[in-house]
Amino acid sequence: MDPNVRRQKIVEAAQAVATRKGLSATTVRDVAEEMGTSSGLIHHYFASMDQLLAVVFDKVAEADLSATRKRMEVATSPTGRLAAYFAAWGDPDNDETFQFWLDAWSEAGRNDAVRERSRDLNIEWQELLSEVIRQGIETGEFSDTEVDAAAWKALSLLDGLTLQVVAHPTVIERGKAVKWAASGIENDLGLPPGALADAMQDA
Amino acid sequence: MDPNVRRQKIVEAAQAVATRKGLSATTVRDVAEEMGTSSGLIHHYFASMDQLLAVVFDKVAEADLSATRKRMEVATSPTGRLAAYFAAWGDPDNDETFQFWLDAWSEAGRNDAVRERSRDLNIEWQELLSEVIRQGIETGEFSDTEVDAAAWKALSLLDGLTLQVVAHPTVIERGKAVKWAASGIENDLGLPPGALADAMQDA
DNA sequence: TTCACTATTGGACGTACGCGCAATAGAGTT
DNA sequence: AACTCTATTGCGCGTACGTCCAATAGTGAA
Repeated sequence: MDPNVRRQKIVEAAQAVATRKGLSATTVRDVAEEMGTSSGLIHHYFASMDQLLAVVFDKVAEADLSATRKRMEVATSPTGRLAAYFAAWGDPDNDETFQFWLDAWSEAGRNDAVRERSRDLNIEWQELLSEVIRQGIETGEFSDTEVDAAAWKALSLLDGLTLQVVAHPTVIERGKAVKWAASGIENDLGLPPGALADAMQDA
Repeated sequence: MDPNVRRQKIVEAAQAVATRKGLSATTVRDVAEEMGTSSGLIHHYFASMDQLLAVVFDKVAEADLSATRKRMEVATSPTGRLAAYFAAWGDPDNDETFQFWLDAWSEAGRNDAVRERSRDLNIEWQELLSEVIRQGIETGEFSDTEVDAAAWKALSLLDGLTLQVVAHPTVIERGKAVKWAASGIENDLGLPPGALADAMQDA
């Protein structure tokens, strides 16, 4: 098999296993079995298991981020882009990705590489939000507020609520979580209550 | 050594190790070395390692919750009690405890026992907050709002912001995180901006 | 057809894990 | 002083991990 394809297959197999068992519980033998090959093959392509898992985490996180970016691009107004950003969190399909984040945050405290990557990606998410807020202030859709604070608050509220939805299903209804998160930033940006929810409907 | 004391010593040793390495990375041999005893001893007191770790998690989580309850009791007004609740999150001494929570949320997705315990404790934190909010509405200090939503929003905002502080030091200043979280609930409860921060100073 | 090259195999190696168990030690009772 | 009971030891068992490596298969170039 073509080396590039094989490399990709290995990453995909590792991702599938990690989705089921968690990144830190994913083993070389698991990945080999998932592919139907021998375990030695993995080390022919990846120097270590840690490196493979790092690639997997990066791939999952980047995919999520770029998918959200794409969904935001089609919106025509800052409010619309903000709604697109929020919509990503309400989608049950993203629960698996969020589980990766829960694992990363847990691991970050003790693994330098994970911490740095996790931190950088979180900052990207916050900056994506900051950008939209800045645009909205410029167009006058949002009231003039401290951009950095508003972005971190919105992201953290989304993370905190989604955390409950994903880690403890049944404790908060998914719809409520998104609605509550939207109401928080509506307040900060001077949007009328429900404005974001309406914009999410349209998209 | 007295069996009850020994049991407690084991839990304490396990807690010390888990604080350093994480709950899921804590081994029987680690705990034995921490105590300066043999590894077989642990199994004389605990049927399984999982059971010991469950006790450790419970102990840490309960201690945190009851400490916060105590700190709230001395406050005389709902606003004061709310400030005491928030103060717990700003304390760097609690970072270790919060790391336990990060581990728990990560583990909850794949371990039924952890999920149930984690969920129940999170609900207790939310109810503690709901209670104070209800009191504040009764006294007229807070504006009449949806209690459940306000409490989940406040708790989630605190969790989300603290998550960044603990998992990614340097990305958000600790003081800002608490201030931002306070501003979020001030909005929901109709408190003047800075009211909670002032009340936290007084305590 | 022969030759080089590499993708791939399959198992060995050292390590670490949870757990169980026979042996020991030490304290309290008779 | 003899006995009982249990806290404690120390090691062995089976398993699983990441890693490594000699052997093999398969493919494209000469």
